Amino acid sequence: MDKRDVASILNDIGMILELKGENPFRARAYYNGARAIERLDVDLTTMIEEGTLGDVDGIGKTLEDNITELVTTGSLEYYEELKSSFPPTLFDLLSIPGLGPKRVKSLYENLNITNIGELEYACMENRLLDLPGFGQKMQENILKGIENLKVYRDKYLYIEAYEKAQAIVDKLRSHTDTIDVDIAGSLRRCKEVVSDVDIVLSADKSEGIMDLFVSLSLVEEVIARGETKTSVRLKNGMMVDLRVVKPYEYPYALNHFTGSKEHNTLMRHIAKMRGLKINEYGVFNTKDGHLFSCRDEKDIYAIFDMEYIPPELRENRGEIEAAKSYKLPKLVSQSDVKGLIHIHSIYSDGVNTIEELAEYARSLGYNYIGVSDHSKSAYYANGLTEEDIYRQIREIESINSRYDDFEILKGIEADILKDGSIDYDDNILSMFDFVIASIHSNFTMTKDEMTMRILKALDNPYVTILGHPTGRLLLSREGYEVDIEKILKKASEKDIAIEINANPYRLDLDWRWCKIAKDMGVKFVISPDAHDLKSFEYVSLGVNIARKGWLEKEDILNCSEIWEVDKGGI
DNA sequence: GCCGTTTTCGGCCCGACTGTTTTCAGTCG
Repeated sequence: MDKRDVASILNDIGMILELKGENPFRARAYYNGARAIERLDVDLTTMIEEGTLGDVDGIGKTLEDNITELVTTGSLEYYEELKSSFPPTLFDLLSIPGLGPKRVKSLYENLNITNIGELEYACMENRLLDLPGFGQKMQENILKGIENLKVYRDKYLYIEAYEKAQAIVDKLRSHTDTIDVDIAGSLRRCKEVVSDVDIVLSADKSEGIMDLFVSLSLVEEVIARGETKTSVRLKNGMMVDLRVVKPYEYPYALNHFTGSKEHNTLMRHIAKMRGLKINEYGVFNTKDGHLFSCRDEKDIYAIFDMEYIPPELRENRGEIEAAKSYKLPKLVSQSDVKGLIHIHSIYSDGVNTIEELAEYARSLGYNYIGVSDHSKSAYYANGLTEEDIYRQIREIESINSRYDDFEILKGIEADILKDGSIDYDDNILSMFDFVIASIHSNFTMTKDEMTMRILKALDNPYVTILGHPTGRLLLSREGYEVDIEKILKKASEKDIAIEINANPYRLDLDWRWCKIAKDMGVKFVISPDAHDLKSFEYVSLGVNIARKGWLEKEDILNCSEIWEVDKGGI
């Protein structure tokens, strides 16, 4: 049991305590304990052995005992006891926006609602109207929330699907009969959200491979099993299709099952015009059935006098035209990224010190990081006061003086306030190397109001980057209504970069806008929005999105060897 | 449940928003 598991259980305990209506500060003590554990940089087992756990701020006698029990025995009796006081499905209600512990408790105790299905039914029967604290509007919102959950069900974030798929591919690759194996489908195209996983594998015989596939520990049930195709549902609910093809068929199958459907349709059309036929088994001459032999996908596109189209671009958004005239972009890659911008430190809601962040980035080979904590209005995230900023800048300068091959940039993620102004005055803003302006409050404005608000923020001469431009959270929250086109145009005029926020839940700006923005002359930063060291990895997800959006390294500011952005202001 | 004392009990993070109320509770970030 590692730190993350422990923290997650402490959080659960806090939540159940709230549900039970216990002293809210007791619940908070567990939340605080979880945070304290997450930010520990020493091994938990070591701390327990040395008896130093109780010295940690926020961990008292009770939490120390509980954590010790968790780590040494793998479970906690108190937690199991708490969990058993409610039906397990009751916790699902908390994922509906507007429902917190208090309301869920009331629904359970007054209407005996124990799961989302029962809640939906109760709403239909108007049974929430008479409940204290509920009303018509609340009931409508709950129904809307349930509707959204249904839409999002059976959809998975790229990162979750990718990790599962990669684990499966690794296992399949280890089978002696496997010759080639790859992820295909929307996951290979790096879509931000996927509904299932396709894996293509080449082998001369499939039986042993299928046996291995259905016996993987990730697999919950086998939906269908055949010689060439087997479908399973994983324990997280995700469907995975495995297709086994003959080695010579592999490139065609990989190409076909990578899609997209629209890309394939156009390719088939082009083939037909040339008297050819393309499908998962090959590229054939329609007349005599002759198979064009291909070693890889590059060969397939070459048959049609096209350059190789990377999977990310296969969305029928002009890539086939561009490939015909050999004008595809030279897509940015992970190794082009030279520095990480938008990183939170312990000063606001990050868990690492500036020194730890810098050392880790340096060890990964980056040339610079841009520290950008939250601004003063972001109370929930411990936003920085002016005094904090002076202190932080002094610390950064002191650490920087020790490096000649690395730089820590002084930045801020400043809130765009309701009226479009930026959270600090010009004097403060002028001290930073870069200013990310982001919206974290007042999401429910009209589209016009929100657009005006952001446009005004972009007029601030100190702003250098617009952070997560739509505020969306994939599979959980729509972005705020905003006229993106106007925003991009203004950003282009004012030389303000647009963030591609690489957090797996954000991936915002959406890739569908990237090419449009690029054509307007907009520059980008790919940022991890990191709150800990682990999330530095997210930058690769941002690179995926940039690639999907046709971007090249020249379009991305943090692909420069050194940070060359003009300071804002005059 | 934790912490720090005015040392054994009282305070603990804030503000906006929404929908419920008729002065505020619950949720969210």
